[in-house]
Amino acid sequence: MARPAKVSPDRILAAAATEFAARGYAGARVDRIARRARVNKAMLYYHFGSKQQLYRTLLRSTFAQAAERLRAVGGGSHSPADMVDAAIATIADLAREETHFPAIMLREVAEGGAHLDRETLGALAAVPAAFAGIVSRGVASGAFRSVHPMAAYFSMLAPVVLYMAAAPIRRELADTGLLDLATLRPDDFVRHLQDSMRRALARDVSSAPPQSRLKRPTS
Amino acid sequence: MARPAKVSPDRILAAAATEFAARGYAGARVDRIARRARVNKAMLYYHFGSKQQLYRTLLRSTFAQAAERLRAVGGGSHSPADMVDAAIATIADLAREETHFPAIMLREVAEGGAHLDRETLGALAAVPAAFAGIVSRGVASGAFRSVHPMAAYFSMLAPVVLYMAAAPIRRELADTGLLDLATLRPDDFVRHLQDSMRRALARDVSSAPPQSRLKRPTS
DNA sequence: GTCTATACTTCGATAGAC
DNA sequence: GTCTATCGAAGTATAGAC
Repeated sequence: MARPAKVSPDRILAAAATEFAARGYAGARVDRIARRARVNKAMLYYHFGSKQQLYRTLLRSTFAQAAERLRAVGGGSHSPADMVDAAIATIADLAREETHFPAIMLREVAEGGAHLDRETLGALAAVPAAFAGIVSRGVASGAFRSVHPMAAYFSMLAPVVLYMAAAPIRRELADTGLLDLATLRPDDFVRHLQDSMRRALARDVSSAPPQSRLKRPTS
Repeated sequence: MARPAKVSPDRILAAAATEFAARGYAGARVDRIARRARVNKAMLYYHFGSKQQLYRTLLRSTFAQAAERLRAVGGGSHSPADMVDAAIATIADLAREETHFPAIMLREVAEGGAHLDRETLGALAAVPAAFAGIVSRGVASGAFRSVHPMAAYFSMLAPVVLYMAAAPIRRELADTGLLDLATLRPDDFVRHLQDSMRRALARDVSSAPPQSRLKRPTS
């Protein structure tokens, strides 16, 4: 949820995104969400019924958004390698716009989907499915070496999501002087990952085009 | 914490590892930890003082173990590429032995280190530091292309940890028929990642030795 | 749709006997 | 070191007026 929002349900969802991302399902407080959304707590229950339903609604929309963006990338007419570049940039962009996305994804994996119903699990499953489609076609067309699409999915998504989610702890570590990560800027990291994935997936070396301008980091 | 344990504090730590990994700091219940450790709750407080101190103790030992294993890998006399192979296998092995490690790592990143004191943060920082050392030397010696060591760290650790932590949700997705990930076995994934990292880091293609037998997945 | 007040429950932590 | 009993805080949720 980007920033403001006019209507109550939207403001509540935005506040919930911040709270659940920062504290997790169990650590999140309904009172804090209500206060941040500037609505009465009873209003929150009026619209969403329970903390759990609010959480599921948020996650469905978050996962659906990620899956939709990846499907859009896969629907284009670019080369498989360019699509993977674009997929990485897309996930990074999503993480920048919806800052709750990385932490929520990590938490839900760690949680084992404990709070999710079947429908929300389905929304989550659509994310790897969308990316796997891109890789499968690349393998089938001979553009990529023979890799398991799900292995490629984890190799791509995990670094982006973990790196983006680690922003707070990076600051913490920098402030206390324990480790300096300031020299690795987000855009540099995205480019590194794009280069690495290109090399990792290329069928053979000479066939790996140096790079495309298709979709590089934005901000 | 591997399996049983004779003494109370060890049993408590083992139980805490399971509980905190599965439910997170806020979701963990002191009563459940005590019951699982087969000790009285008062005993737990006698040994660890508070839920927070117990958590920090667990995390310090977990992170210290990971860092120590990576330092051991970096201390050998193998080629940088073989060391990276070994580092990946080492983290995967650690995740198999200490099954709480992946989830706890993901959760703490998402949490932004909220419950950690300076000492525990230092233990966490030692993990990337150990791996970065390996990569730095590889870059300096010309074995690797010029990459930011921290970028390589995230590209290596994140897939292993996220894949391993995702085991419960993979089962969930398979059971409900939403997504079949059964065809990607852990060992296959580790090998994929080793191959990918080798290709991603190699200075140029011809210089990338096909593979070493140094340390492949164990189990 | 909106708010106040509150019922009900759970949980971290401790007192105090042995 | 170990146990029972319990306190007090915090949290989800709802009743009921407007």
